[in-house]
Amino acid sequence: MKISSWNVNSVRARLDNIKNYIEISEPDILFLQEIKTEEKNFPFDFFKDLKFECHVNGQKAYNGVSILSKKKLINIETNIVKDNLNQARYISSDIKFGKNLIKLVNVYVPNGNPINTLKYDYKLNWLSNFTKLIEKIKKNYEFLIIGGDFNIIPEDIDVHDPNRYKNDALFLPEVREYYKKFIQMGLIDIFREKHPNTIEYSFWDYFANSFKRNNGMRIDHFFITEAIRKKVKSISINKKPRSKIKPSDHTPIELIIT
DNA sequence: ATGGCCGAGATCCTCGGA
Repeated sequence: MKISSWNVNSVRARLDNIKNYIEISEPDILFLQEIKTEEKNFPFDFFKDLKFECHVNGQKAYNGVSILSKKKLINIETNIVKDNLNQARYISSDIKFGKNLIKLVNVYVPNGNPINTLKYDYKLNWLSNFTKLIEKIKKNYEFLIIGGDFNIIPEDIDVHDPNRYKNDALFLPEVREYYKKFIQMGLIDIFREKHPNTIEYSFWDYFANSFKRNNGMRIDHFFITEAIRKKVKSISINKKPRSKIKPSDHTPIELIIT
């Protein structure tokens, strides 16, 4: 089973690219972030034609997450992270996998820039509440997969110019502390574990030929539990979609479990 | 040290992104 996670930077502006990706890469489950639409305007029929059922936590213009699946999903939950702004950043579901039940969590963590503003406070607060929720979920689910845009650069190796980002909301120590908390909790950054020394990125901004110059960062992640780790066949970042016409600024990360 | 570039949504500009 292939599970992909992709911040698409508007689902409606990205239909051709998403369809092309689905046809070539053939994910069974696709986590989308930044769909930038309300559920009532989500292209359900477009994805139904591609054999996906869609579950959507949307809002107008900003944020928004959805799970697309070729397999039946149960127990869909949205916005269960305590969030004083009530933004659409969380959707989860359960799926039967053999004799196990896997919890799938799709997340879009706030960006938090610029620092020294309410946006940064919101990010820290949101991460704190999200971490508490994951601690609770982890007690009930041995098989847990958390994927999404975490807006956290884990280490120097994960960004093209660490010095330039040392005061950035994606790289400040108190933000990276939440990455470490996930690890301490027993969750595994499966990309980094399988590729301990590889420099690979999941995001390149639209400015200044960033993609061509490979000025990117690794901020999209899959965290998994030990029980899932034993089932992992591969984990990779697929750079292709970022090279297309009218791309998202992020590219998909792909997890295969057997 | 600064500004690049996109998308959405309501006006020909702002906000948000990272």
